Amino acid sequence: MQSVPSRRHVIADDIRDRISTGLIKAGEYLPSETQLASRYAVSTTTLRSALSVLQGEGLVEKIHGKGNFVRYPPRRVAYVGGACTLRTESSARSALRVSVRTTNLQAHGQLIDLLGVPASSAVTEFLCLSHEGKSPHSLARIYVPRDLSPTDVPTESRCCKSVEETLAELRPPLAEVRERVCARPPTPEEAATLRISSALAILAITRVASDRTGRVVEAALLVLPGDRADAFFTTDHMPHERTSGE
Amino acid sequence: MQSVPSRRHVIADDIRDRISTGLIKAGEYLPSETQLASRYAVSTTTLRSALSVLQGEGLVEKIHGKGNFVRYPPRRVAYVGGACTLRTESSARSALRVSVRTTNLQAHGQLIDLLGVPASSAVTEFLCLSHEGKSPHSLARIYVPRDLSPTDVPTESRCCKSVEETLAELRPPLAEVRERVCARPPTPEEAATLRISSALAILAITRVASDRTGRVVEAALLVLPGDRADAFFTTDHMPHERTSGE
DNA sequence: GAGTGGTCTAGACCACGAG
DNA sequence: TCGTGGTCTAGACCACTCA
Repeated sequence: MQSVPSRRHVIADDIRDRISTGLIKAGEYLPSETQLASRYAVSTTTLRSALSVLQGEGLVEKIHGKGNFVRYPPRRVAYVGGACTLRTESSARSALRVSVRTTNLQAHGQLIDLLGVPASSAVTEFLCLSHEGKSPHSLARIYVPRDLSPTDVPTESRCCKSVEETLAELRPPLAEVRERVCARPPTPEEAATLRISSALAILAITRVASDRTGRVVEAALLVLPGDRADAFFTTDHMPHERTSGE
Repeated sequence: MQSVPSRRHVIADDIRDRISTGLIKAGEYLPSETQLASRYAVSTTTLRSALSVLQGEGLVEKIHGKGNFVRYPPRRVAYVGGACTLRTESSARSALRVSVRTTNLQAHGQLIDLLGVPASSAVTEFLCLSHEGKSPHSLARIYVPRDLSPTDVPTESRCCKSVEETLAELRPPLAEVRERVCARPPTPEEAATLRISSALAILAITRVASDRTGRVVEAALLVLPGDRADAFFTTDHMPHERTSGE
């Protein structure tokens, strides 16, 4: 496609090969950018631009002041539409660890529309940050009207489920879950929190769940780094023949 | 969040303001990068880095040899899960124009799994490229087993629907549509085709539709630029009370 | 303080688009 | 051919991490 392949892509390809062939192992730091630049005989600018390609692919994580870290093979997480839980693809490996910060606040801006509540009404925010090993993995902000919010949410747990399960147990049965999915670059705050480059795409899911009366019982803003998450949705066009399970 | 805001963000913010306040109008070219660099008293490198922020937001489209073009306000397109059609949010404005290239090929790689057909079996590919005005908008590759593929697909049409409708009329009624959604940077080919930077996130949707017998009648690989498309999914948890409409 | 990445400069040279 | 953006250089200086 490119008649004159740019040096940064040549270098990126080379480093990618070294990683995929195991010459550089996951969890290790690459040589410093200065060293790599001289090894490839390019300027630091060009070398950094090569690394940014790998960063955009999620292969490498930069940590300011420490180095360029080869990430563990992205364990993709499956977000299942409608189910309101994350599910790790290979639960055999180290589970995600989730920390939760609970905040009481008043509905404002976008929240008013999402939850369908009056402005300034009481809302509880659950800020969930999940980690995979030492690397931040994903971010969720879950909003629940105060009168529906549980009081004893654990602030830390080993697996995403337990937090969301706690929420699930305490809310009325859901009737409908609507999800809006978009791909965008992370905001600077999100990039800093998740320690990803602003070049890496994220999957932003806005989820609104309502009960049988049509009342919105939960709104969630999920931020899943694109290299580590897929979302799956199934639409059934045989409503009268569907089996009971799901 | 940043104690020392970087110049590129300051510049990006300023240009963004000029665009959003109408000081620079959609469809116009920005001054050349050299001019902008001297106006902001920064190096061309820094200025380009500022523009790349706006490019990542989809506000600006770079065209090599011509300039930096202020894109029309992204008209977001809604992809509705399960429906197998794109729907423009404001059909009042100029409709999307879709060109289709039909190719006969043999199933290979990923296609074999998606379609559930033997290797090298006959498959028809519909390569759909939609345009919004002069800018490429989105890309779809639709694969149909040869024996189900229609023969008279128009190669160009005014609206996405007509192509997909043609396909829809000729295939058996769908029973289930499964969709996998992920966010990733575009491949170099996709970036070139859609004339977007490789920094702009895309929404990649893999759709597999099967009929009542479980046979896969269509697989589609959709590439929707993140700044111009959202995907919506609705999950109904009241299977026995659902109304017939949708 | 030593070493790392982050930002930025002031250019050079190449590739593309249009006349 | 001219003006545009694309790539790259060889540094400088700042911010962060860790000992």
